[in-house]
Amino acid sequence: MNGIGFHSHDHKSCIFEAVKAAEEQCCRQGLQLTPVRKRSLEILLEEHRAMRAYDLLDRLAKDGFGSQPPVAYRALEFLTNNGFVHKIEKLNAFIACTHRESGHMPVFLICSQCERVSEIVLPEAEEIWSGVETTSGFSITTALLEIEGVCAACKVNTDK
Amino acid sequence: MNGIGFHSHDHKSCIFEAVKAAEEQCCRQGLQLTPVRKRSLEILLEEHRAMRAYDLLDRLAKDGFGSQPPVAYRALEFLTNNGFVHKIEKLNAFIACTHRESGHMPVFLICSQCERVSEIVLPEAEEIWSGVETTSGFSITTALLEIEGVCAACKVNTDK
DNA sequence: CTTGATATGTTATAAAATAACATTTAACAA
DNA sequence: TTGTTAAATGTTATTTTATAACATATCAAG
Repeated sequence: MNGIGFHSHDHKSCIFEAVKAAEEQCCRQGLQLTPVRKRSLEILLEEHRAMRAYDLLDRLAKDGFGSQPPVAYRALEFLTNNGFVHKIEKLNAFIACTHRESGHMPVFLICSQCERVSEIVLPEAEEIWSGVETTSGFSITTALLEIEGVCAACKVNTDK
Repeated sequence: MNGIGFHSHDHKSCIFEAVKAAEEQCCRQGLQLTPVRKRSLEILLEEHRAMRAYDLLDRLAKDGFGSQPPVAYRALEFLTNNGFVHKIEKLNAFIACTHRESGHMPVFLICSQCERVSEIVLPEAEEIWSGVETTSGFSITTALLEIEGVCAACKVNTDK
């Protein structure tokens, strides 16, 4: 157990489970979790933080994959399109999804001190979205919710 | 009156009022709404859409201001820091604030067909944020909420 | 075995943003 | 008045982020 994210968890098994789940989902949906794509997902899961595309690219290149930008961007496109990875727009960075179970609109807490990003689920938010749809006549396809601030751990540190 | 945004309004007076309000706020807070900054705000208000930094830069250059990227980015930094303009992260674009009255966390509806962006206020959302703070111990400084979809007007058009 | 769709790799370039530094301006103290 | 400082503007150069365009490879279906 270690303190990645904003709370502790068994990181190795979390990676293993997530990759297995991705493989199964791809199998069911006829998607190809090719070597680059799988490795990209693994790297993002291992890092367990928001990674920039070029940092992922470096890692992929070291693992013997192509070394040019499209290699990373294409893998990321596949993974984000299929919900395995999310893009954090505020950081121009990508993070592995940690809430595969829910057909959620993801919400991210971004700590500006430690730069860690935590994905949470807010069922209340879903209600708000549907309220917006009925009152405004706007049909929602995706909702991006990025909350920036200071996480509990960093608050403790700065209080000292 | 015309149909900019997702609903009609008197656009000229809206610009005039917004600039006047910005001048007053700057005066009160000891901020300098210099010529480039004021002109940038005017352009964004006139356009009434999310503009990219380089498009704003072109307009500023034509008006006799500097023609290099920092000119636009610095004006935008001032305007966003002080709440006169918001950045739409999904579009890498900037839009004039249309809800100066509220000390709001802004919410944007982005139509993927007509590319128009509408700023709304969701008081319910504010409650959710404070809920997040108490349950997670995370102190929020800013919340970014960008909703993408199809606006009412475009839905009518595509239904035809 | 060839056709078509998908995926991978490359080079080249576009788009978005910032660093670093010189010059200007205005407020203010000496 | 002059000198000093802080803020703002301007420039060149560079970094960071992302995509276009095209060649090659892989593999299942006809």
